[in-house]
Amino acid sequence: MNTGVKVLDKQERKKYISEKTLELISEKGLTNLTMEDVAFSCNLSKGSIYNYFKNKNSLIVSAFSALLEKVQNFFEENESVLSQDCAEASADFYANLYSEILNTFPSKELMRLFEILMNSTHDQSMMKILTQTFKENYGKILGKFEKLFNSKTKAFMLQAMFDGLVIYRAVGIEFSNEEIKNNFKKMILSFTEDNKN
Amino acid sequence: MNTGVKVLDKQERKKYISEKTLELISEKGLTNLTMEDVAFSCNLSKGSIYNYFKNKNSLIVSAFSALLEKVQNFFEENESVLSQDCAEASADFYANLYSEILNTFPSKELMRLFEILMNSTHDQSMMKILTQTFKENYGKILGKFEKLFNSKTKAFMLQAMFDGLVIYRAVGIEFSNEEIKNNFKKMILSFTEDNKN
Amino acid sequence: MNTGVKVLDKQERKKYISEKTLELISEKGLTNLTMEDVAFSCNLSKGSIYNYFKNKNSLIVSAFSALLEKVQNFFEENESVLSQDCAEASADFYANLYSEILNTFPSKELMRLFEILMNSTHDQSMMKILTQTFKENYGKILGKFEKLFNSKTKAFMLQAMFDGLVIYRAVGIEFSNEEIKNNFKKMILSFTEDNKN
Amino acid sequence: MNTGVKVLDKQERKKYISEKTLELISEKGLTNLTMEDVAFSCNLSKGSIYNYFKNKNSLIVSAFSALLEKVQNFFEENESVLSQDCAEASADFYANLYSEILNTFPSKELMRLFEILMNSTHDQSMMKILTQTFKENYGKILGKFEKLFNSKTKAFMLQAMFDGLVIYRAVGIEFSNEEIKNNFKKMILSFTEDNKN
DNA sequence: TATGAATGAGCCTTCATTCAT
DNA sequence: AATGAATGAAGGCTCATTCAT
Repeated sequence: MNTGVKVLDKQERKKYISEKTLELISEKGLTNLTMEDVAFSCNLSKGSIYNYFKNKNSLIVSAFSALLEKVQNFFEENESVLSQDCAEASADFYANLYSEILNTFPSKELMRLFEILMNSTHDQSMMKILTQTFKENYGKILGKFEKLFNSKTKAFMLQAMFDGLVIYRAVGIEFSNEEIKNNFKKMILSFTEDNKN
Repeated sequence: MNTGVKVLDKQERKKYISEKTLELISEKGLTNLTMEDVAFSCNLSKGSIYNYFKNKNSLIVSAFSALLEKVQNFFEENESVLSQDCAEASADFYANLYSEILNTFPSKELMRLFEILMNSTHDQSMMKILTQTFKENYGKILGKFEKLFNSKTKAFMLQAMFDGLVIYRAVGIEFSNEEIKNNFKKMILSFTEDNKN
Repeated sequence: MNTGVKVLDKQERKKYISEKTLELISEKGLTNLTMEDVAFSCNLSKGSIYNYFKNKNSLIVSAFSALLEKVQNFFEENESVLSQDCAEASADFYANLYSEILNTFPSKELMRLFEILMNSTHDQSMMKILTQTFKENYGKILGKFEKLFNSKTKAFMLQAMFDGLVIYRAVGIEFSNEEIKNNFKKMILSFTEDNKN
Repeated sequence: MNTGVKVLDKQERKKYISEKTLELISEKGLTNLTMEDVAFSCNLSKGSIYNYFKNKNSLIVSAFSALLEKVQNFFEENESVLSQDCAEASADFYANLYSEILNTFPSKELMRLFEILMNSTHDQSMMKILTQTFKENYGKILGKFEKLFNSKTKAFMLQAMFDGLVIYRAVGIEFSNEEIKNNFKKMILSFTEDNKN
């Protein structure tokens, strides 16, 4: 029995299904997502999905985690350069980063994250596990800003602005990236100023 | 036949049903809302709802509009005092206003607005009408900021931050209102600085 | 609104569905009974059944009650003659009655009663309501014997024998009615003897 | 190749699986029994069960046989003392035996026997083989009473009473063992009286 | 023989919508 | 306008059984 290998396989397939599910959610939304869709897009039968996930909810949770991981990676990859010590340079750097992400990361995908979160508001157990996962991952993303601003609240506010813009864009509101970038910088600077004192 | 009166009646009842629907959506979310729920909470039969709304979607659109109107009124009422001319005073005023609203307006309710929006992402025709309504109403709210900042983008960004925070709070993230208010002010000031030049 | 009439209608239809269900259970058994079967045999759509019964279980409970009522009526009708005061005559009377019932009442139908009971053994909530109903109805049937024998236990034992025979017969075991009747009488007499003392 | 041994092994494992299945049926009932349950409780994979049994039904038949055998052994063990020749002593002996069995043999287990039987009522082929097995085994048990009473019917009736009581008890009806025993004796005596003539 | 992933038919249940009254 | 019974499509989930390894 080579269970070591088999377990890995199973894990990989769960991941595969989760990612396919994510795509489907982006396409059709949570409510319209059916297990049949998932099965079909994975070239599996409906019953097979249930060999990997207990039910639809746990599949969604898994897809949600995969999405958050993706978002986090996206932030980290682009950020890996280095943290700056000069406030001006930092502001410049992050303003560029965020406007870049806002520009390139599929808005709809990030928006899904909130769609999933919101839809779960009415299901205690789902909500609990999703917000848990959400906080953990966003915590990591916010870490950098927390250090930069020396304030958790400010970090939240900046990220909230970013997320808000993501949603606006996802629902079809348009704005100039250049302006966004400049204002990001302005804001970051104003938030870092306190640190000097 | 006093049809004039009757037409009015019908409008009023549509309004009534929309508001009841809104309450229900706040309670149970969009997905769990059934026409039976609506009928019951309006003391009507299921079939009767269809005398007022063509189908579930148009009921939701109507509820969505009612919600937006409510939000707008809420902003306007609190704002009606007067617009300030001194930048410092304006920043103070709006920081107070927003943190007040963030604090008192039921987060979940405002969050619903986005839940509805997001859920509709996958339904072209719904999306079209909802974003239309959304833009119109938010346009009015943003008007003040646009004037203050002399920039549409800045106005959007401030509002986006506000909405992002609403969502964060709705999913259970907590932060101090005092800090939020101070940072709001800081940000508004940094955004208005340009105007001086 | 003539609700009085309508409510009656609804009650009658529930009854009708319950009875159709009973027939189906007799034909196909509990496990093989599908809501589709029920709907079809009632000339209704599947969804309509759910306008009358919350779920399959409550339909089964209703059918069970209907069956018990039927059994009870069967006993009572045949018994209505009068209760005898002479022991010999009583024994004669009841022996005749029981062998008659055993002979004419569809064994399979009575057996269903136990099939339903047994299948519910693993579902606490079902079990509770079914045994409750069962005890109430059998209590009425047993009442006569309790009086005759002046003993609850004896009444149970006689009825248990009857039910056991019903099951035996339902699973294909055959025996002579004449002998059964004679032995019934013998047994009843032996059970009543004590009372003389 | 020592196939002789292997065949024995296979037989033994079938027996083992049947017994485990029996336990599971007692726990969860027939309807809720899944092949997965069986496999798990045998420390086997689902597929492996099918190396021993053609399908679920034949597994159930096997478990049913195992149960009947168990019942029979139970009766025989307790009975092995010897058969009495004095009617009074016989009655005493059997009354004790039956009330003892009724008391100690897990009611639910015996009840399962009838549950299995009844559930099979709707499956011709199952029914045929199960009733066959049932008759054979009960035939052996009834043998003693047949001799004692000199009547097959009386034997059936006594056993039917016993089985009925088993079911009553399994569904939660309670009665005093002492009374049961006394009445058993009374009944046996009344049934043996004829033989004197 | 053992495994366990894959299958697919089947069932219960929900719910928006219609329509006769 | 109001009613509410009827509809039927759709979806989540289960499970006996098969089969490649």
